[in-house]
Amino acid sequence: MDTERTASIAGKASGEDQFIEQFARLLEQEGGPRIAGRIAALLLLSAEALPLDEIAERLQASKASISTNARMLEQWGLVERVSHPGDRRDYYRARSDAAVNLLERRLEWMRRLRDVADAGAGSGAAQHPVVRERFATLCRLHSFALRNVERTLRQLRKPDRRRP
Amino acid sequence: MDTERTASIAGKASGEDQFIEQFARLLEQEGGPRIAGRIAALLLLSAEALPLDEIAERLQASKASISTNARMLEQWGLVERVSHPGDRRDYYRARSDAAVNLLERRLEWMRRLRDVADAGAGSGAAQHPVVRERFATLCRLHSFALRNVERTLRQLRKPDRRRP
DNA sequence: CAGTTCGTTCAGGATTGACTAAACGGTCAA
DNA sequence: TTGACCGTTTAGTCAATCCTGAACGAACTG
Repeated sequence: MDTERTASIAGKASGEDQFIEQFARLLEQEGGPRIAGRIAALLLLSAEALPLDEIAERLQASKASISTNARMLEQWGLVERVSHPGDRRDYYRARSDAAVNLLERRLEWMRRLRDVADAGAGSGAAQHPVVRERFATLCRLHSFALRNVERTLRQLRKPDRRRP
Repeated sequence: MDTERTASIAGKASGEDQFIEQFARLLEQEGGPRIAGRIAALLLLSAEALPLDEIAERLQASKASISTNARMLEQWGLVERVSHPGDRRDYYRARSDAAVNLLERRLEWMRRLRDVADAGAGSGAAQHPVVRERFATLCRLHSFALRNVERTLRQLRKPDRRRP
């Protein structure tokens, strides 16, 4: 028994643990703490909502850390808090539109880059044609990509509206 | 004289300094150190290539830091090192395809997420239909977005092939 | 009311990472 | 060869931040 716990500590990792770790690294690169990524990954793997203390036990982390980071994930739109009748505990589960919101975060970054490039194009140094062309490319390229992905998102979002 | 230096120290910032700072924040969120973003921004603003010591003086940072981070930016494909005849110093300038490579970095992240999601879909927990559907969405959505942007990139890259 | 059982907040501990100053190596000139 | 000039490496400091344990508050139970 207790093979899961020891597996997560030792080098050998189950398929789930492997996914948790890889996903955590990805979200870490996105700017969040590593444990937030682990929570998100665990919830993505779980069909039912999980209570806070169970998450803490499974990930070998303190309840305080889980509480803080789960609420951060809630703000990121990856996770939602649900309550079971007859149970005082808080349950967390992955949002059905988690993938969309994850992608949306990337788009938000690109929008900011586009805006910054747009503002920078009006800067004094942009008198030189070389610089001006540089900023134009930066702006145009990201606008293109943004428009494309946003269009894709709208198309995929429509079928979800059938079951509100 | 010396209004630029004092401007960057005090609160009032010129248009250039404002762009440098905003762009640096963006690249910082991408995972790099803040100074790397500042270097990249400064080079984007400069029509000619800049020598290392000039960058250091302009950004009020040590040459060591500039050296390290400029080479990192070189690996990121945002910046290239050039040498002037009759001058021993190293010059840096923004690459003409910096915007593309910047976008390419975002795509690389999305590819890794897709792959991780793909691998996770084969995990044991994916037996539940809910989880399976979740991973399928994660994978499908990002594949869609990737394909779209990659197609756009190919279209925009073709004109560049004319001058190899 | 006393006693649980939750989640959250807060102060401290430890780790990570960025930046610098100084030493180093390599290249050119006198 | 000596000296000057550049870029890089390295050791060390400083700041940020993540995580935990403990205290706290709120809600329910006996």
